[in-house]
Amino acid sequence: MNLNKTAYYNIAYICVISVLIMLKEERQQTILNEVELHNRILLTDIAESLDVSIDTVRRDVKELDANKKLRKVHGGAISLGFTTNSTRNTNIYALDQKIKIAEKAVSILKEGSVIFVDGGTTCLELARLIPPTLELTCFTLSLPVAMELSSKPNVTVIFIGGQISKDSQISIGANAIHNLSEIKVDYSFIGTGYVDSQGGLTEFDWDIVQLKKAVIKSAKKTVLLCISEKLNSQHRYKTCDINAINTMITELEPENQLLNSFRNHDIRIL
Amino acid sequence: MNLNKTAYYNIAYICVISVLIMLKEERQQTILNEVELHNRILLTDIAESLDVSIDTVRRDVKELDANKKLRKVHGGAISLGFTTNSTRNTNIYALDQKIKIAEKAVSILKEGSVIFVDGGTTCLELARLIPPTLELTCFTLSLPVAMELSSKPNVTVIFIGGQISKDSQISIGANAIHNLSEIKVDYSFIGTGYVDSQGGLTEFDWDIVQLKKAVIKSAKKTVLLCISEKLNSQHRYKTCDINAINTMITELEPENQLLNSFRNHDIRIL
DNA sequence: TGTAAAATTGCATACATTTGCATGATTCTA
DNA sequence: TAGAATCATGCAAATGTATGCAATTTTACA
Repeated sequence: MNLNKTAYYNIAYICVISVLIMLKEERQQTILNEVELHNRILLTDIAESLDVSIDTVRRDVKELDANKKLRKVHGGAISLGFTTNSTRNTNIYALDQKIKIAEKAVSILKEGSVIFVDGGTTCLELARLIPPTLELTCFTLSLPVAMELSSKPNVTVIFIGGQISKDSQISIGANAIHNLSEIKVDYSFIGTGYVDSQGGLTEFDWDIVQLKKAVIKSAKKTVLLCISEKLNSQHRYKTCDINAINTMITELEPENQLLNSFRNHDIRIL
Repeated sequence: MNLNKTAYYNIAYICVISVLIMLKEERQQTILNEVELHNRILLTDIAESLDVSIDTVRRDVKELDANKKLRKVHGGAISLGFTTNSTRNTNIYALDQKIKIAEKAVSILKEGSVIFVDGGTTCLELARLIPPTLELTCFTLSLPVAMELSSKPNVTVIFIGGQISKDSQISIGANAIHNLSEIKVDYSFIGTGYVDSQGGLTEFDWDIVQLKKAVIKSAKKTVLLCISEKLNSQHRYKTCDINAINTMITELEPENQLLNSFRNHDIRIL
């Protein structure tokens, strides 16, 4: 798992112009500034940089918390924006980005296409964004995707049956794989747990890998939907090389530097 | 403010290099992030990447689970996005009666049974009321039923694939019927559009009739779930004679006079 | 300007939380 | 069914918190 550890070893220079006698209000403003700037502070850090006792800082932070200016936590304080932005207002992580991806994916759909739509929240967004006028035949393994697609008047939905995985609410197992072997779709839209330009597409789960292999085999062209946060991460089991992907869609501009390592492969980047 | 004192502005640059001290909230946020991103995580992976002990991660995940932010599983955690896809429709007609029927139906389930659950709101209630401790293997054609069943920890769900009917969100067509022909379950719980002691089970829709015939054929015993309002009604296409039903469950007391016309058939009435 | 009330601050103390480790129980897996 | 992995639990050390108190500063008001 690639957690980008370095991001958290953030060397924070807290440079404070401290006045010999600082009013309580000034001090609190300084604390707020620090919190907004770094999203989080430690009480001990603040006490040291403002040269007051930890108790004073604690009282200040307590007061600011009571006034809803920040959120006090054990040992420190964190910005309100930090929590309200990153805790799930909606249930789906990075929904905006996924919608952006789904919009691009929808744009390559043609009238009358026969496609496969994978499970996962990004593919679910794709299903949501299919315009009601578009006529399609969609295969899927995912219960939520099938539910969503079945509300589209001009989409024929075919569910690939099999044992339902409780985790991901998709069909898995030999039966599903066998059923997949009997179809051939124009486009297959898939997600992945992890993707790396060298290591290809990888997953946490062996069963899922078997399934995705079958999906890729049953498609003329495979489109990978993947938010940029997953780029350059790998896990245990390999689904396919990056070459097996015909089109890769992220929420980034196609020119973005983060995508450079994928350019020398034969992939269309959207 | 005292001017004399302000004259002594002591400009002190205090530069603090803060080493990684991650607040609990930040850590939990990071864990949530990982879960949402990859749908599932391993405690060991998280512990390693955050450089804390496995115990700490376990406690965090436990807490997040208690707060309904994710679901803890053995060895890791999975995203709620998948499991809490609430299919809870608010307006189910005659819900009370259907719950009563479903309760009776649940009472005849035995540990380890292999059953089929039909679509429709009554069968959906049955799916809801299956106790979490009961171990079952359930076949179904219905997307909502499959979603509901997939939240039951001890139920193995197998979805019979096929083209999805937009009206009823169930698999229909030749493929579904063929798949049904290859299974044999202990009990099949079915609904019906219309039922009459003489005319048997009938439907408005020819496709549905074909499907139900296949369902009945694939079951050792067939249990009909039916609210009393449907008794003594008929329609165009016939699914089966009333004799094909082994057990009939309504919301009424078994002794109720409305059920009299069904008594001379070989049906158990609950 | 003088004085009393109120607020602020740092300190000491007792209490609470967090964390990693050790242990044995439980669950998974081959 | 045995061995490995994971889990629950209790414990101790470190860290953070609440509280009362006294010294000091600020404010209110005559």
